[in-house]
Amino acid sequence: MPRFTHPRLEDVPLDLALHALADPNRLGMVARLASTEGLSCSDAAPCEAIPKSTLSNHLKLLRAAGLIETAQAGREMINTLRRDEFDRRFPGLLDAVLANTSS
Amino acid sequence: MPRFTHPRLEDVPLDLALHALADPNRLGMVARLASTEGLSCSDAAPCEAIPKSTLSNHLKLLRAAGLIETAQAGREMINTLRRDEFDRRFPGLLDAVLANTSS
DNA sequence: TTCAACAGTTCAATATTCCCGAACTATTAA
DNA sequence: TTAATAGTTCGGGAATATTGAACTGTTGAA
Repeated sequence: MPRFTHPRLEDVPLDLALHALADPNRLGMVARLASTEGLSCSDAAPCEAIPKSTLSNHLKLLRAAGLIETAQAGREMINTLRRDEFDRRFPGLLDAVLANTSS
Repeated sequence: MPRFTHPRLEDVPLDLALHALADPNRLGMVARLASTEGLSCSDAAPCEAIPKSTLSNHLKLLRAAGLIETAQAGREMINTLRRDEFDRRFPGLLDAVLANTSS
């Protein structure tokens, strides 16, 4: 069973966080997660077409950037945004990014 | 002589802008440019060690992301931040990023 | 005028990173 | 048990990034 490692936010450098957000698919996932309580990997996917290994890698990257945490629930993995922690680490950043996702 | 193309900001997608910022060297350059009127390429460099071809590529990428504009002045190229235009395109984004550069 | 030095770009080869199919692990339901 | 489901990991090809070398254009000096 996969046991995930979630970084402490103070160990996440800004450029890693920006890199995680600098991809349309990941950005779409973050936007989705921002408006829900928690989503399985496949439900977090931005579209049907994306292969699941790619999806898994995107989520791993979001985890490494401190943006999401993943918990196992049965055979699903539930992903949630680490909103408060991320906001404390990078004040205003996620708000600014999300506010610009629809343009 | 190099004649640069500067994109219209409305043609710059968010992920390209984030990608441009998601690199320590480029981020450092943007931060520098944010606190000056205009800098030659070599003066904009974040450190001595970076090769000039690499530097040139970083600046090209920043140009493509609508973050800077470059004008020839003698044998130098003067780079300036397209602050107002960028802010109009992505409100609050650059502020949020710059506010987090020193952590 | 040349000529040399300078600021930066472009090119091409190497190095790095990313993507995704295939194989695998773990969990649940039958 | 077995089959189906949900997702991870691995490995190789595709795409990007880095950088030395050669080049373009500009300036100042002889």
